[in-house]
Amino acid sequence: MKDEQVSRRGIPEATVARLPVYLRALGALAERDTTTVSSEELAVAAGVNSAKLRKDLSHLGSYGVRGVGYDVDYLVYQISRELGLTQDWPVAIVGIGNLGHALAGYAGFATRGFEVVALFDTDPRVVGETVAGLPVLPLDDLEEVSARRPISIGVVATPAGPAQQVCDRLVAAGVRSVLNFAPCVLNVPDDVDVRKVDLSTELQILAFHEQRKALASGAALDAASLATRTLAAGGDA
Amino acid sequence: MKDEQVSRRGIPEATVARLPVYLRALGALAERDTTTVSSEELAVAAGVNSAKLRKDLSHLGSYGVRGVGYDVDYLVYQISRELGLTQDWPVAIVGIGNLGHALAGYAGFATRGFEVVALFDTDPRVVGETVAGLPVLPLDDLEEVSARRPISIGVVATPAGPAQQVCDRLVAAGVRSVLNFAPCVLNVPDDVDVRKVDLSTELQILAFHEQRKALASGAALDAASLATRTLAAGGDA
DNA sequence: TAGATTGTTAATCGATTAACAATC
DNA sequence: TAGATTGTTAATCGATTAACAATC
Repeated sequence: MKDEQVSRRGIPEATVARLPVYLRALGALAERDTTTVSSEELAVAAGVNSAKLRKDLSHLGSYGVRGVGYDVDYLVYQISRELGLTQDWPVAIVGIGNLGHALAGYAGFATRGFEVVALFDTDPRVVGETVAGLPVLPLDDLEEVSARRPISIGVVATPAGPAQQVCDRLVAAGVRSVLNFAPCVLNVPDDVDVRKVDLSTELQILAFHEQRKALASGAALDAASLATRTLAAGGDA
Repeated sequence: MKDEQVSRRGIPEATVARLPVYLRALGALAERDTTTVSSEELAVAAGVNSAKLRKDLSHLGSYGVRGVGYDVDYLVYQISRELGLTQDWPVAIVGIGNLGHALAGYAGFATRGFEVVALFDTDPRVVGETVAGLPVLPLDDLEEVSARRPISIGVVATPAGPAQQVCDRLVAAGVRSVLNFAPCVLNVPDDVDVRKVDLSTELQILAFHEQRKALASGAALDAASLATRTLAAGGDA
């Protein structure tokens, strides 16, 4: 009993980050009317190794049946519950530029679990517009709006300049989870979670590997041409 | 000499993922005309611990001066070189919907290191439009365009449905680095890198922690009310 | 029972971090 | 030289994975 409690609480961060991937793969299986899935099949669909998948799921409890596999619907429910998706989290987006527009219209929010409840901007040319069925409000309304209906997740889609200030206001208004699209580090109190989505970081990581591949094939070419030259010289110089 | 080569090649993946963050922090310092920075200062700006920062930088070489710190410009150059940003990588974006529009216009691409060279879509209503100064081409032009000018990085900004097919075509056209915004797993050969940017995964991870906080404060409230009741009962029941 | 597949163990690997000798 | 800060060591921690006993 104590053990169970302990394991229930301490789900490794790496496991939490993979649960959404499993959930998506299970959703696709459910749509194809698959009722049961083995760890091996689900692992392939999610792009992970099956031992890792079983270890991850074991942190949630024993929801599989030996010799049979996992019931798709039941596992969807258990993962959803663990991730907190059996309730709707109210989301506010600050910064309705190109990206904010795209985010407001993103179907991913419509997925069970989230509801966009408010859009904010400071630009008078944007305030008052209707985006994805919601009016864009002046940022100065943030405190009033959040007092009336608490915001669980704040999305920062502003430029880097005002991002920290916007974040501070969100936190002051009671937001304890922030999704940051601005290209900068946000400083927040310990009880606030920030996750960062950063296009240019991702591109730079790809560039690093791209360069390594170019160097590797360049080195291979060098080795090949060296071998050719060595052969042409007819020796083992 | 051999040791140096070995350490040069094997930069840990976790370190590579942080180099862009250091680069950004250094850029901000350079703008404020800071010429020298200590590992402690830079670590704070980047939001990491200074031992980790020094360890990360040590994988690139010995670019600091004991007792003094790091020269900002020199470190910017060394990290840029390591990440492969001293050349421009040609980028193509496939899928010019809301998100594709935002990506094409994103200033992050303009950052030294990347150049958007082509935009593709299949929707006849979008093809022919000019977005961020580039014409949107029919996806069927992909092979011809990439034959004329190789594409290093392909950005998949389509819905999940066609994403795998689009990815297969990119790979067949010689693309070996893919940035995937579609909410699905992409299967690629071993020599192709895929990185994934996934809004709903990030939201779900935030929801998990948000729920844990709610449960924790709920539990705290329960404990408090239990304590109150226990006190009211005047005992240690 | 025989076959299949889970849940868990234990070994391995990689990342983090405090501490400090080296050295500017 | 005295003070400051790097680069590295070594201990610790967490994540991954193969293997297999448990069990449907």
